Amino acid sequence: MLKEIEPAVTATDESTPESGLGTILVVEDDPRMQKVLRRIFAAEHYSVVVAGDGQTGLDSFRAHRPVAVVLDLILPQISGRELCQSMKTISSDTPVIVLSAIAEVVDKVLLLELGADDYVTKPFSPRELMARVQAAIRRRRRTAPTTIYRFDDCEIDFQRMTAQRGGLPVMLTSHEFKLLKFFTEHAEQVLSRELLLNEVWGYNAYPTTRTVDNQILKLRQKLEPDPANPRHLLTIYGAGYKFVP
Amino acid sequence: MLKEIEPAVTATDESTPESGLGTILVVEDDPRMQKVLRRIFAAEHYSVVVAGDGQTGLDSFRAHRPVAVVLDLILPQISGRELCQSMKTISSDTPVIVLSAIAEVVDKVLLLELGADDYVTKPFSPRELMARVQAAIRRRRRTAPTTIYRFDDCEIDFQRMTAQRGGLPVMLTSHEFKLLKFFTEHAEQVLSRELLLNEVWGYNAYPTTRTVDNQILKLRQKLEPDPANPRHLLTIYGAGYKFVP
DNA sequence: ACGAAAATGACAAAGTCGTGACAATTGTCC
DNA sequence: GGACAATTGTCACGACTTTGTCATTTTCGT
Repeated sequence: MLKEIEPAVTATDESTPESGLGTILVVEDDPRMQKVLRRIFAAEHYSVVVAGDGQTGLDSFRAHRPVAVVLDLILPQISGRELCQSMKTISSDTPVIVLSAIAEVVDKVLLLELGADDYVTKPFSPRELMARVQAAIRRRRRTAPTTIYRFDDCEIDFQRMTAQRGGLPVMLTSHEFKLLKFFTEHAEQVLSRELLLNEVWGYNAYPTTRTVDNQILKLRQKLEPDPANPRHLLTIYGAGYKFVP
Repeated sequence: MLKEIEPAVTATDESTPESGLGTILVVEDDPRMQKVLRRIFAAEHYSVVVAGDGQTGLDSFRAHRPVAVVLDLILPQISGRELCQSMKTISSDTPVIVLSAIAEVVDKVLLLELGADDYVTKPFSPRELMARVQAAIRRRRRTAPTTIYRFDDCEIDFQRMTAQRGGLPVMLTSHEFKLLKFFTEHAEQVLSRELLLNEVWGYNAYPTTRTVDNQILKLRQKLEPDPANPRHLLTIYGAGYKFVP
């Protein structure tokens, strides 16, 4: 296992604009190849972080939490194999696509042992590499599906901004989603109105305290079996609210 | 980028019978080599179109939509590199196999920059070349099996930039295709206007603009059964848009 | 230079959220 | 237990924000 140096991150970040599609980590020592790879992914609107060696690669992996890793096995210092295993230990469901020269014998079993998800032999068409990477990302999304939050007979998908209660769709506004998300992330904790206003509404806004109550009301009406006697969005008299799944 | 002369096509077509397996475009200046290559592919029942220089090659590429291109990098007038890139711009997933003399240093990175899919060094065995070409074609089929995207009664072919709704052709502009493609690639996800402007338009900042809405409007008018009550291109109030197939 | 496509701006329409009033509930003190 | 104050629940209205849509201008490819 590699040394555990905390994110000092000296990776060649080079300001690929944050895109929302996520970051792809490229670990590759050849500068020209770096450039090629960066262009390929940047063209499809991914953010790209490039690391030239294994240690930086691992640091970048920690720091950026990429949606996928493209890894050249031939690396100086730390072997790509070691790096691959380390990354899989940290986050096993981040797909790793291995690059290998056509000359090298592609040992599929070895790749599997490393935990690699796919491989592409050089030379490859950018199109093919992109397709492989996207396929891997999609596959992972299917395997470890979105963050669906469940409680009682409710299902909330914060990513898709959809909600169901008893199988029937429930419409929630974006503010309601935000508030509910904050509650789910801080379940069982008593949250004051002031805190909620700061965290969910944003610090600059300072509406009347009735605002929070109103949103709570809406959420109860939409999600509680009996809105008058809430079982999940509880009032803590004199303190605030508490969410219990 | 090369001049965009429309299919005047002066390529040495020489009546290779149409075969059903598709056409292979050979770009090669040496007449003797032309003959050899033609024979190789004709023997395997491909149609063959030969071009002697870059410009004719590009014209032929447009006109014949080959299933693969065999390209000698050493070309008069237009460099093979330029040609390769141009073809990739037009149809990025048509495989290109590069021929190079054994004397030349095979620069894999360069090939990648060009977007080439594979290379074969001269002298080569016909068998090997054929294998490489067929492998590339197969790979493309696997990678991009069918680019036709279906939802509801719509069929979108992003490769050919054509669309149908209920069997009837629908005309979409290039921006509309781009936007729709982005939506299909990120179905079910809520995409903010800002993100869309960044990813589809390539803007950096977002001024107050109705641009996105306008394109959404157009797409709805062209693809939704009832544009006023969209079923696929949904508005998420306060957040953006979401595409559900 | 022409025509199609895209961006812009104005306005209307729709939806959301905050506000305040008032009722209901809870807690506290007697 | 009862009275009072403090806190919270609930509702409706209006202001504000966001979005739909159209007309117009600008851009861009040919």
